[in-house]
Amino acid sequence: MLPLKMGFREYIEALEEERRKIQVFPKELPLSLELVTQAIEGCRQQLSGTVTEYNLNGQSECSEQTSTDEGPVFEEFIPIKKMASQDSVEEEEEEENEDEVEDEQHSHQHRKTTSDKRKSDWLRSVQLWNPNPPPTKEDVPRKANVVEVKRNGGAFQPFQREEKSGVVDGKVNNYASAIGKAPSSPPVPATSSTGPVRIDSKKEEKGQAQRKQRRCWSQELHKRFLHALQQLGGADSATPKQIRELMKVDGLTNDEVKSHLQKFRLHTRRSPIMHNNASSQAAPLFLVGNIFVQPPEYGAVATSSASGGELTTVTAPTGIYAPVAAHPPPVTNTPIMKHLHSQERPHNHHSAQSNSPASSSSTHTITTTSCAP
DNA sequence: TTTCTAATAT
DNA sequence: GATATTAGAA
Repeated sequence: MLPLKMGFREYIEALEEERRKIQVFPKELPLSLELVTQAIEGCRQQLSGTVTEYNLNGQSECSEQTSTDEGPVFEEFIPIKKMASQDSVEEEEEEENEDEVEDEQHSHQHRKTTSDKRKSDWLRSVQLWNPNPPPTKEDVPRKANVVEVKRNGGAFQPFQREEKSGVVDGKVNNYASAIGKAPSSPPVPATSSTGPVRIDSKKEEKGQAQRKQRRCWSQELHKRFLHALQQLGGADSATPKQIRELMKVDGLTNDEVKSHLQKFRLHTRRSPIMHNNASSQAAPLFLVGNIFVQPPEYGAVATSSASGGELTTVTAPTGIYAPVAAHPPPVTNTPIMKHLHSQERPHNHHSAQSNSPASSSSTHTITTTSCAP
């Protein structure tokens, strides 16, 4: 195991070389770094113990290498921003590069590319950035892992992640984490020396804090919303605050609810459901995915039990506010979704708006948007 | 370029 | 709390 004394120096150098490599990924290989460092130390001690003239390797010697037990220290100034970009151990170069980049950005400021560039830069810095909104379909499940790194700015606050709110009703553990944890934490003072900071400072300079990250109204979340809504007697009578309270979603803010409510009302207004006397002839059809479906329990939307009962909202996987179709087109799998989405116009049937959701279980059947179309 | 949606301002 | 505006994304 031990190298011959002859080879100690080479060995140490090799180790240092190794360490340099590892340093590039301090985050991924924290232990390796430490191990190698320790190994180097050990070798040096041995070497110095026997052969006293090993100074020559001076170069690396003390440079970045603190003294003995620096394992932890190292982590302190691990330049995260570097991490993914390039290898060089020299920080100066790094800095220069950055400056250059930024200059360039300045000069081309108005270009869209700027933001892109920055973003990509940022992405690179933070490595595992997940623009959480596009969770494909099963909205939340894995969001937990990433927990709005971005919004924290500092990027590192991974400690409290999920865990806590995990289960609100026993059924919704996923969104809870998505929603719950880092939801409305302030835009971060940019104190930390981690990657994002640089960008932040550039981006908004001293302006107002960066825009809050969009909350993704996952299906679950929207279900809760609807649930609360129905408990409160409908969108028109419910207030954001009440809704929020009923939703019991950790970290959900009034503003978010308010905004969502606004959108909701807008939609319901725009695509009023005709629940006239006449319409009783046929139950409305819900748009699910690409097809219209007739829910077994028509009008059940508002009937669910108040207490964490099952929500009978019909949701479309594709995530769209699916207005109840008065006259469903020939059921085909044509891309109606998109259209409905944007210009759903169920023939201006005088908005029978007086919907008293509470009683009539107004069929505002709305489906959740899964953030990522 | 337009549209949607969430955030923010009023 | 309601509504209007803004901003980011698709």
